[in-house]
Amino acid sequence: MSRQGIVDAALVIMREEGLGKVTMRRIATALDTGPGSLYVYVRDTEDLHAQILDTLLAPVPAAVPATGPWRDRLKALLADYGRVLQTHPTIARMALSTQPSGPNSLAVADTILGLLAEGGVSDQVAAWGLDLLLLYPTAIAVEHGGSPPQKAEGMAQLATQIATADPAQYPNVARAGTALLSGNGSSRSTWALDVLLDGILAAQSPPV
Amino acid sequence: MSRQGIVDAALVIMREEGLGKVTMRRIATALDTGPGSLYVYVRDTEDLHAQILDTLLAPVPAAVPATGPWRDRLKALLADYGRVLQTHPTIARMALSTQPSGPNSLAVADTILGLLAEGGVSDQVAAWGLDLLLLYPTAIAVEHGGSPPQKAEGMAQLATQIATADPAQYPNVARAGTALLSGNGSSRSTWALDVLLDGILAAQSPPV
DNA sequence: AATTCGTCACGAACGTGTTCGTGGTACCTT
DNA sequence: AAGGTACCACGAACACGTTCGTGACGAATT
Repeated sequence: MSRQGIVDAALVIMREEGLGKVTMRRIATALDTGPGSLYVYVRDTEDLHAQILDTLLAPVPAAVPATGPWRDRLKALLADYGRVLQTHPTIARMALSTQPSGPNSLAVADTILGLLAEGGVSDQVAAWGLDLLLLYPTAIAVEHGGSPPQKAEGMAQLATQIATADPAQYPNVARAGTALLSGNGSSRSTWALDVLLDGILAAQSPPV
Repeated sequence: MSRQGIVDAALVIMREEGLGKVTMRRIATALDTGPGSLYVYVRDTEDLHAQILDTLLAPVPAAVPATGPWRDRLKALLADYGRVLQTHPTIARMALSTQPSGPNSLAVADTILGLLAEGGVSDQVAAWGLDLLLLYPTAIAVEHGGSPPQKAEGMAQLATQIATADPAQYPNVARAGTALLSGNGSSRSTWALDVLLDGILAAQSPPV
């Protein structure tokens, strides 16, 4: 019974029954103990999820192409990062609210910082840009990672809300119209990454 | 007993006892009924929180200055939006995962779209930039909105993790060093907004 | 060698969100 | 006016996260 043992048991359950079944009680049952016993080694469910994310992130740094422009390699890395999170929306939610921790998360961060440095971005700007770059794929994973029926329902609800918006009260929403709903998660995500990179490159001056 | 009645009761409890006490059971007790009865009018706790956020957002569009450059007015609006969310981190978490809905959220979105249009941003770019602009203040509210002791603890933990990072394994993290931790939420937020706006202005070409 | 102390596993217990079967009431139909 | 139907309030029930008091085991000290 150790922290790693708990995480391992959680990973087994996740692979066999899905993340939804990875509960403290289910893990405790698998380890043949009571739920309270886990809290000696795991602070929180969030703590446990962070640990799971870190193991999921292990193959991500290797996904960056060895050659090519730094910008393309960075976008490939972030796309892969987003792909991992889209597979597990619950973990993506956690990643939004807690700083990444663990060796593999640190490796991802290190790779991003290295690519930004390769692009001539100063350390200070890269340090602040790091959060910004990780944020968007994560948020996209949370929004578009839900179950398809739930996602479609939310989309439809939003569509009717925009369509029935009073043009007198919400003129800009009415004018933008379907542009608000255009594009899928992937196209939006790559567009957003270009926006962020352009902005970061323009912000070469030290922020402080 | 209606949807508005439930939301009103929730708001009263929130003002008197804090958002933490706004539970389905507590609301049901206040309305002298059982917890299951609320689910006729409220789909979820998330749904309820979205409704609460919408009422909190009522005064936000009025916070934008009447005069001045559009960019300053937009930044003032987003800063006020972030201020509201930082007061209620739990609601900020919800705002990250569900599309804003309700009249006041729509009014905020409309105001942002209007200011972007004033800056010469095309409708298509503004539509996609809207999400991006709302995302960062929300994420900052989630990260920096926790209770001060918890926030300090996380910061300290991250600091030691960076300080003890193996320079051979994580060279870029080691080099960036304290730059990763520099700045407070406010300075980071305004910097990020400038980055986003620069990127959006550079992305004038239609994304599709 | 005996005793004390600290650490950790255990499970009961509390409050939580959400679902569901039951029953009553009000309205609409015939 | 009488019957049927559809809606909705209710609370019991389930699974969950988390906390806490209890007890036992092992090691260090006297």
